[in-house]
Amino acid sequence: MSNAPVDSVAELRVAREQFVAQWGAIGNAWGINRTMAQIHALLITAPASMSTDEIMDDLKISRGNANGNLRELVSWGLIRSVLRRGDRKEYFEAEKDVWKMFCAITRERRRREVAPAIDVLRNVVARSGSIDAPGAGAFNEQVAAILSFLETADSVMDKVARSEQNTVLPWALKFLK
Amino acid sequence: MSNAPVDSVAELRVAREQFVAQWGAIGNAWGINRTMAQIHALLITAPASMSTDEIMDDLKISRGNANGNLRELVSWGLIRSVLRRGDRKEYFEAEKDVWKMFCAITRERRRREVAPAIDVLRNVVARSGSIDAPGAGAFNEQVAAILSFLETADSVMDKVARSEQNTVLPWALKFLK
DNA sequence: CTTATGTTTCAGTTCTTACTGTAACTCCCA
DNA sequence: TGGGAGTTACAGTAAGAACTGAAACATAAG
Repeated sequence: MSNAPVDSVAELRVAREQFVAQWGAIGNAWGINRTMAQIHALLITAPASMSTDEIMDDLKISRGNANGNLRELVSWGLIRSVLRRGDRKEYFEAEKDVWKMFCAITRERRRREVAPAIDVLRNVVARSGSIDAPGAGAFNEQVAAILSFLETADSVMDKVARSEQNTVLPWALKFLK
Repeated sequence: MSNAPVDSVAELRVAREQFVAQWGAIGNAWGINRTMAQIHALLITAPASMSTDEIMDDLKISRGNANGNLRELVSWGLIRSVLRRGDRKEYFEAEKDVWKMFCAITRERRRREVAPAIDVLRNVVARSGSIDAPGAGAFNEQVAAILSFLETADSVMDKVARSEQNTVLPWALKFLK
């Protein structure tokens, strides 16, 4: 290779590819499927909205895979589909505001993960509340304590997800000694 | 079956089994493996510390499975092993304080999930900061915004995990409009 | 109505992760 | 130093999640 001035455009492309790949790996560690995280990373850093075909091409994935994960991202509220006038194809763009991303994730995790857990615990507590056997009291109290914690966490998440601007975290930082 | 007064002891056992099974399912939805969540549920509601064999027997799982998940739970700080005098076997008991459980989980997730993500992003930002190509600025700013958010979240998690008592959540609830 | 273009579904496959059961290892005691 | 009790490691297997490719389906234009 030559010693000519490096090609900045290529450099940017590489940086972005690295970001997409590594974000996929991180998503994976977080329990989010790799492809979904990669599509998200791609769209977050895309200068313009992208079609399914462009995404398939960039990530070298199948149409079925791309389609499914795009729908999933839309259902999380992390991306939205947009139409370009005079074009029948569907294009996608990501929510780029980090705080809004965080709110969307918080909202969905609350709905999908916290709410069902609360349901289960309410059931268990209701069942065990009236049992009169050695240890029943302790069992009931323990489960009730977890339930009560989750209920509080649930409403904190609800409020955070509704809050308009990103003042919560910096402020929490100040408050916590 | 008869209409004789129900057996409260059996009722309690059933309630506990239900809790363990469903907690496993929830853990699963949260990306935690089913068995690990079940062992945790079992120990949280156990009246006394339990040995590996008792756990294997209760959950009908193999020794290898039990052993691995117990070690994992210990490494998360969610359970600890205790010795009974005059007994060579290892027994396990769970941290039952819900706030402490939460702190342990926060601490570990921070270490295992947030820290590596921050590393990756620092790398990307460093690489892309100096690129001079169309769109490089926007790319850099977008990634830097995510990084900055994660850094704030990271230090909030750190402080929460260190905080001694469960005043944070109720108080957050009050503050958030 | 027919064709072109774009989207969704799904059966089959591949890849990953969790689990079993056994064999190897460690440690304590006689 | 031999034996028994307990713990760990690991090779093989089972279960589950993600992905592919192609066919079926929808919709707009001609």
